[in-house]
Amino acid sequence: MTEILREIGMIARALDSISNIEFKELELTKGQYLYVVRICENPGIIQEQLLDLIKVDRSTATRAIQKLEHNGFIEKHSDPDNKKIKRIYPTEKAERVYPIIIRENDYSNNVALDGFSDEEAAIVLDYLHRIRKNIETDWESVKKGNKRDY
Amino acid sequence: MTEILREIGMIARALDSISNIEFKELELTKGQYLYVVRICENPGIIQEQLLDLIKVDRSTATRAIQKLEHNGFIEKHSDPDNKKIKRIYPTEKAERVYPIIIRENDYSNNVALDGFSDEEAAIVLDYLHRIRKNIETDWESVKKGNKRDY
DNA sequence: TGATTTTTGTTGCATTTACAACATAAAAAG
DNA sequence: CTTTTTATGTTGTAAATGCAACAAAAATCA
Repeated sequence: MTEILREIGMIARALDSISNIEFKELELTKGQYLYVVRICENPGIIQEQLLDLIKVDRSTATRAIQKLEHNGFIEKHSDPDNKKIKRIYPTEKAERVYPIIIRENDYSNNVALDGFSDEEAAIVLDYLHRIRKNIETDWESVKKGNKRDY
Repeated sequence: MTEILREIGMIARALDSISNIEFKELELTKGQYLYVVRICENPGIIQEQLLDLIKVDRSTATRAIQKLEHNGFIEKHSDPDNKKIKRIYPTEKAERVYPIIIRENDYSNNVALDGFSDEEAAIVLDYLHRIRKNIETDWESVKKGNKRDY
């Protein structure tokens, strides 16, 4: 009964594909919208926390952030108290595209939940949240090199 | 309220990341397990149907299938009645890895649904199926070049 | 304190991904 | 029956992705 994994994969790829196409006109290439929204909502966030919000490899995050900085969407500032970390802040350019991204995401959300009652929508959010919490433990472990037994 | 999109994205990326790491030892590189399972379950399927089961770009599917063929996991046969299509079949090698993939996916499924009652698990599957049906219409439309109004 | 482990971040390399543009066969329209 | 449209598949190019290996600062340990 691996059905839910397949459904989730199909939904995620379809939604991501749609967003990537629609955000081209914002000068955002593949996947970058993910970072922009999180940075706008968490100004001063560091890369390691950001990557955990998205579930992406550390090196992928490094390069996505480098590109966003190069294109003027974000700024990185060294923390005076901790030389190891770099805090990431949105620029005005990011703040301008943020509401557009949210509007698109909200629209997709409504399409996805078409035919759902408010109650059902609340339940599915709760369930997905629980699934995510369940799976992120394994993700962190496997990414660290641990093996799962099955 | 774009929460469900984010949860789905996180879950999908985490699960895919885990699977890709775990299937390296099967000589399957990134994403290939997706194709292998569908081809094993639908021998004779054509690329266009396959890509719709996965929600991936046509060119991506072409190259993934080329690689699977090159590595001996699948075979492509021209259809005698329709010169346009090529039917894809699993080889013995694919049949050998298939149960291993399923076992891993089942395990991840169980991890994901930890703490869910049977009833809740049934509900979440139903909801995800509905969400997928809702979103795939837009995906097909946007991929064809149509614009969404929002 | 000094040694060791963990956290955070970057780069080298190989690979996947996908938009565009194309090709050809089949189906539909006229 | 010819023309047009749709379905199916491939390649060129550019870009993202991620593992492995590394570096350095911070935190933990002994």
